[in-house]
Amino acid sequence: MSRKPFQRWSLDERRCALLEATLDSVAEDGLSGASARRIAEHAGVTAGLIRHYFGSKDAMVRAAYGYLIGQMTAEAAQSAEEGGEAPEQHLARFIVANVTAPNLSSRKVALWATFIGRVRTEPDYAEIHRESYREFLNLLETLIHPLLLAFERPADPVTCQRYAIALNALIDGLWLEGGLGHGLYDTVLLPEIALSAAEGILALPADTLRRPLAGDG
Amino acid sequence: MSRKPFQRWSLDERRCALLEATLDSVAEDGLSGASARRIAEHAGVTAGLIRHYFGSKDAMVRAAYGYLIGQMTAEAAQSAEEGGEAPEQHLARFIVANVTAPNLSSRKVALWATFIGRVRTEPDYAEIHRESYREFLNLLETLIHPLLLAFERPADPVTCQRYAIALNALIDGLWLEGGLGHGLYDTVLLPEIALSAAEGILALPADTLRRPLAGDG
DNA sequence: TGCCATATTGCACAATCGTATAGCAATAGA
DNA sequence: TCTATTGCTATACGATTGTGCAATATGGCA
Repeated sequence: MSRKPFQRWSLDERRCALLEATLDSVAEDGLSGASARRIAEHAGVTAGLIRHYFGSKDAMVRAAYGYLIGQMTAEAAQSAEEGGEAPEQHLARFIVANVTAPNLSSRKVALWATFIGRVRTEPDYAEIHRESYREFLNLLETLIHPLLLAFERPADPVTCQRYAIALNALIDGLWLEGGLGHGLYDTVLLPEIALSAAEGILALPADTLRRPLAGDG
Repeated sequence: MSRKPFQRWSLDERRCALLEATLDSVAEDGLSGASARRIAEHAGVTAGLIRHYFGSKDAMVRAAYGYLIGQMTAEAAQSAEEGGEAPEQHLARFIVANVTAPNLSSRKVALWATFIGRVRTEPDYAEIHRESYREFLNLLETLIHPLLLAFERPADPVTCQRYAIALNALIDGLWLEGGLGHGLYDTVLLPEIALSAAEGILALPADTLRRPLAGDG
């Protein structure tokens, strides 16, 4: 019997590799199928290493949820910064980014749903979720506010929050519909549907959000 | 040692009891924590009975997903039949019902999410989900079509489906937001937000959906 | 080059998993 | 009231679970 040869990685590299392996395993086999040994196999290490880096398997899975949410909110925040021109262009790009690859991904939707199922009864998951939700809502409000002002519309905080809640629901719902890919329609239609619906929700003139993106692809 | 006393129930009663126990267990402990013994304990029986009624634990959990979805679509369909008056009242009641208790329930959201996480990789779950989604979309289209006609608007199938997709996303998203209950706002606001957003998406005159429900709740 | 700190492996352990099976007991029908 | 059916319990089995611990080989540093 010969021992398995191995490399010593840096703390961050190994941690990330384990977290990615955890997400891969959860996305494929669910929380019930993602055993410590299977996750370790995904990461190319043995199960004992989990304890060394995260203390316990549950702690690693929790960390993986935080890792996933961190990636997703970072992507959302980044797509909100792009195209710093007119407010309508800003919001339009943000919306489209959320219903288009790579943000729209069946793997991410599956992971998100799997973890969301634990939010109700596990406080650690609830905390992570609540924070990310608040961040997304704030992001939307900061995009809506200048847009309302530009159209000389009331833009008090209550109004902005109401619009943000509705817009967030729309985006979440379309992201889910697209990611689940029931195959009832083509996901190429999603950006168009999302933008026209958002125009309606915000009571903006037709094509206000769609025009600035014309010819983008 | 004395054996546990027991009653012989009818096939349907025992099946439903086991399915409810499965959902209770999954909602509380997740798919990974819902073991055969724990589910049996919830149902007040011993684990061996699962094999007798469902063949295997996995088969029972799949049946529980179908059972849950069946309940939810039945409730949705029922709330669509109520108030058979003007088209706008019809749609308005349907929307409100979906963002109000008992349809809006944190337990149902948790269960839905947990199972949705398995749709991507398990064909049996995908089949159940796809069918229920198609049914919900059709339901929405049958509510939208007469409403568009009443306002002398184009109501071709493509237009109706686009509106249904957007409206479904909005309802799903608000249902999720409300059921997750992050406590950032009061869920009493949800019906108002849902109706005004729906008016916007469908490009209906303000208060078209809100007026017929004034004074209801 | 050689040594040392430690990242990593390998294994054992109790607990729990799903389920197959044998037999008890509750209930419907005679 | 007796009997036959079978719903249900009880138990055992092998596989798998998470994890604690000892041994080891690796890569940085003197």
